[in-house]
Amino acid sequence: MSVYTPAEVVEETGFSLDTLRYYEKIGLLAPVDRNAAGQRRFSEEDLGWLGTIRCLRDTGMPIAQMLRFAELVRAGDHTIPDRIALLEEHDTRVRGQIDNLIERQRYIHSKISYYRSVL
Amino acid sequence: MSVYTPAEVVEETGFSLDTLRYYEKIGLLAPVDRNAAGQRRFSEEDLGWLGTIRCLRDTGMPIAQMLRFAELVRAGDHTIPDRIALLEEHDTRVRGQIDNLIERQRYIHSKISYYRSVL
DNA sequence: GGTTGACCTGGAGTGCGCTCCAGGTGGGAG
DNA sequence: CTCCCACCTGGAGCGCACTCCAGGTCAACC
Repeated sequence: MSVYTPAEVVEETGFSLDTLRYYEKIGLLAPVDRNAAGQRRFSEEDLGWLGTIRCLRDTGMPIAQMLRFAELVRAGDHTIPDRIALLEEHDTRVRGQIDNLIERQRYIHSKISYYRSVL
Repeated sequence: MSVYTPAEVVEETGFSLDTLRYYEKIGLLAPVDRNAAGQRRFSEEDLGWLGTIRCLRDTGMPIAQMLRFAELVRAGDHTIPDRIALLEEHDTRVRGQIDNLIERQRYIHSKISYYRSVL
């Protein structure tokens, strides 16, 4: 099972090192393994979790809610129904965002058309 | 030509009164007409502009860029090509947002499916 | 064995976009 | 006439999500 240095994780996840430390500090990331010198060595599992974080983050989930999700994950398999509920609720919001963006985009297009017609 | 009280504009645009004052203060909204007592009386035109602001805001345009757009509008008709360029650039970003959300949504769906399969 | 550079910590600072507050004015309802 | 309520101003404060900093450790390469 391979491990990753902070620099590798920054490279692969796109999170800054400061952000990774911040996520660990607030508990969004479980305490990361350390080498003898106290430097972080991320596991494959950490990488997977960071991928999930990236997805939730980029779809606008607030950190507080990601924290609740993280706690559910740590609490064990009996929380899977709760996790499903949380993700479905989030999915609804994402759908709302998409619909809203598409709607607003129509307005932008009409505005552009109008400006074109005036030229 | 009808005018609108602050309360009416809050009602119609969904912006808070503080936000409207803030927008005027930073110049996103041109100085609003006042009655004898110094209270704001918004014009139909203000309402239209606020609708545009709402759309740009809700599609994630930063205030700084909306300000540039506002300046273009105030500068006169010769800036219409610039406005088109600005809106098209923004439209590209909106499309990017939509595509990204759809992509991330797939991940969320697969996660939900996985959790369902484990139950 | 000296220098470089990746990493460490705790804590302060930043940028955005509001939001709230204190203290005050003016006009309409009872 | 008095009360209340909507509105005014300048300026301070807030919540979020980082981001930066000072000062230090360790390992590795020349």
